[in-house]
Amino acid sequence: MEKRATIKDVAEAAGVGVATVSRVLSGGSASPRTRERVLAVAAQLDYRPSALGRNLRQRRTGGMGLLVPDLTDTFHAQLAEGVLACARSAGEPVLIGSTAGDPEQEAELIGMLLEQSVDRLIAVPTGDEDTWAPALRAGMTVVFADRLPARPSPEDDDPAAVAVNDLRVLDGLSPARPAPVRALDVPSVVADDRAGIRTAVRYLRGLGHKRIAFLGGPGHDRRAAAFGEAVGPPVDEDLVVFGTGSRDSAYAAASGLFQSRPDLSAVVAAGNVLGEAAVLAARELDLRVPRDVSLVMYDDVPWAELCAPPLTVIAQPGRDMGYRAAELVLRSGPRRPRSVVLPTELIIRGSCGPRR
Amino acid sequence: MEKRATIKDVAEAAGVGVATVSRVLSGGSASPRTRERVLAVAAQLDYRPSALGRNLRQRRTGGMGLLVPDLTDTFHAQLAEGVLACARSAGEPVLIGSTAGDPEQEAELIGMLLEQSVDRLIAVPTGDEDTWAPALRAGMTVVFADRLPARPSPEDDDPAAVAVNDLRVLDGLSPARPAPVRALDVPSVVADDRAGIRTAVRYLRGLGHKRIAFLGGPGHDRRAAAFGEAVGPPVDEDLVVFGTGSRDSAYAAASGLFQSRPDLSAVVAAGNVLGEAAVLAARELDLRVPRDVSLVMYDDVPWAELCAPPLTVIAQPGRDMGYRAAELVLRSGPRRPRSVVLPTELIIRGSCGPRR
DNA sequence: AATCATGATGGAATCGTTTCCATGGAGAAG
DNA sequence: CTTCTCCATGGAAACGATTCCATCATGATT
Repeated sequence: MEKRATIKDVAEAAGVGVATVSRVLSGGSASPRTRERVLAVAAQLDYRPSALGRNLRQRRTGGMGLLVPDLTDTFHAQLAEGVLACARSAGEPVLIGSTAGDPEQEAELIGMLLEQSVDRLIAVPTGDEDTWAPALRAGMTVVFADRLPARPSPEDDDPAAVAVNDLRVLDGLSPARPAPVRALDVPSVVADDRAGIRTAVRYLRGLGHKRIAFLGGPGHDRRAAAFGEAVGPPVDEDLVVFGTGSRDSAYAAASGLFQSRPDLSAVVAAGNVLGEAAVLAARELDLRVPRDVSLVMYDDVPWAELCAPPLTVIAQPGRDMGYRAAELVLRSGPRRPRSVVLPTELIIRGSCGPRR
Repeated sequence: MEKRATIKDVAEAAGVGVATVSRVLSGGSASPRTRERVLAVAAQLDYRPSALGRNLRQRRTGGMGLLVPDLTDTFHAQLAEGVLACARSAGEPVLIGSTAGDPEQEAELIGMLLEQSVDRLIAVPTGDEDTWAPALRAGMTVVFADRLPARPSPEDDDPAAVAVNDLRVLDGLSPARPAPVRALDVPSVVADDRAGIRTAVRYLRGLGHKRIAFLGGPGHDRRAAAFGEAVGPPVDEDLVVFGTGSRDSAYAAASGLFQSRPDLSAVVAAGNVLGEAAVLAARELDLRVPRDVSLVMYDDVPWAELCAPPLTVIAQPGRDMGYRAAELVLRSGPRRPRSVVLPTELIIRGSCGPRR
């Protein structure tokens, strides 16, 4: 275990000041002669600047944070791979956290990133805008991917709560009541959910399906809204069900849906975990796909093709989304685009058939 | 964007010295009276110690690194979830990197972690022992998961290379020739590959299969060896093929295997990506599973059950492996166990049948 | 030849924390 | 009453980089 050379060692060995070494290494101005000698000495000593000193001085940790609900959801894994690919090519480290779809854990992880002074963050958000307010207020550059945070629950505008806040302000110890931070102002990279869902619904309609169900999870509000829009009013609310994020709850939701509404003939699953659950639940209930029920799943994952039958999917470019999000968060210029919307594609395989 | 309170602010507001604040917050000795006041003030100022200062002072970044070949490999995603779960409950950050099965990228990521002064690392290694020497020599606490690095290629013991090294030592600028670092001394968490493979081979033998092939990827040497042992000599070398890690190469390897050896009747795939490739290749070649060819796949992944037919698998506890590895790397006591071997389980579904 | 502009250079401050060490006071033991 | 011990406490020195600023040399301009 050998200890690493510091900038001081390099400076001494090269007979120059530390400031000069720093300038040479970070591309500042220096005479060719000095530059050459410093570089030579640095190479000989195998000097690598410590991120620790730099971070402290600049009061920020380089790299970026990445928060996803669950890596075993293949789509999130694809997205993460995209982020990692971009970060790798930029030489930036990535701090990752998995929120398990729980706003509380998400808030904790945000706190941890704040403590680490990570000021760039890519997130597939789970909590609502209130969960994200601390991060934004702290000046983090946030990019949302795949989804946007929901609007906060109204209880926080409760007059009583305001009163409490005001009292604490008068106390002089608590920070002033924060200005509301709109997550809407945060750039994002999402798929064109409206078009994706609309295409899927039209496709199913074209096959003769009338009673189409929607199976969603946390964060799929946009897709649910798009679904409602696509099927058009009146929306049969019983045909729109949600799981809470775990595989178990997805299965329960799918199974409950099939049992409570035997009249449905097609299902749109808003994510691959939900699609998986739908296939399992249908099989358990002896519903055959696509004879008894047609299925369209969000996310094109490698195993969709291996399924029996191969699943018709709404593909969204997970890896690209991650890569683009990482690019956005790295080049956080002022003329940053508000949000990037990537196209989806309906890939027809074998899980949809005509209405029986 | 409000700036965070520092320890100095807390000290001033509480009327004590910074040393006292630090002690109170990190559990040192202090009078109850002072402790109470410091805690109260810290809470009121919403003070959170910056990891930056602490890291620099302690010359180490907290948390741990995690290096996996590919997150879209569901097994690695499970493993990563295990690591994240343990890290979360310990409140430690995780720096993640994906190596794409490329030793060079792995070496780069190790360098990046070194630069960040991350001194704890969990890795599903891709490169050989030489790739890992720098990390170990720098004093990193490394835990390997799922696999161990291969022995280095012999060219590095080339006398010429030694001579060059010696010259550089005489030069007085290069570090002394490093003592060889055996990856064998590094703790690890792996599945009981020998038992897993043996069970699978015996099962296939029991179904009457004689010509059993092995389909592996990078890092599957142990499994390949276990396979050779299980089928017993003489091993038909043509029945043992390897892909390079990507899905394309896995598909090519599987397809090539089926085409070059139409006489084989069963395949053991050493990982889920390879199993996926085997299913696709078989389908493309109109080989039916399990009628024409039986398949056992390493890794129990959620989609194995959705496959047509559902895949018989050698299950290994990916999430547990990650969790245990994280525990090991965090409690790096001297009486750390050398290595943890977790059991595998053969889960029989529908992808194996009697020899046709 | 004197003055000015330019650019290279190094010393020192700084970032926020932990930790070493000296100091002071209180209580115990003599 | 004295001395000794122990503990709480705060000042200051690290940690390793970046960056401000003053200095100095060189070459150009008047």
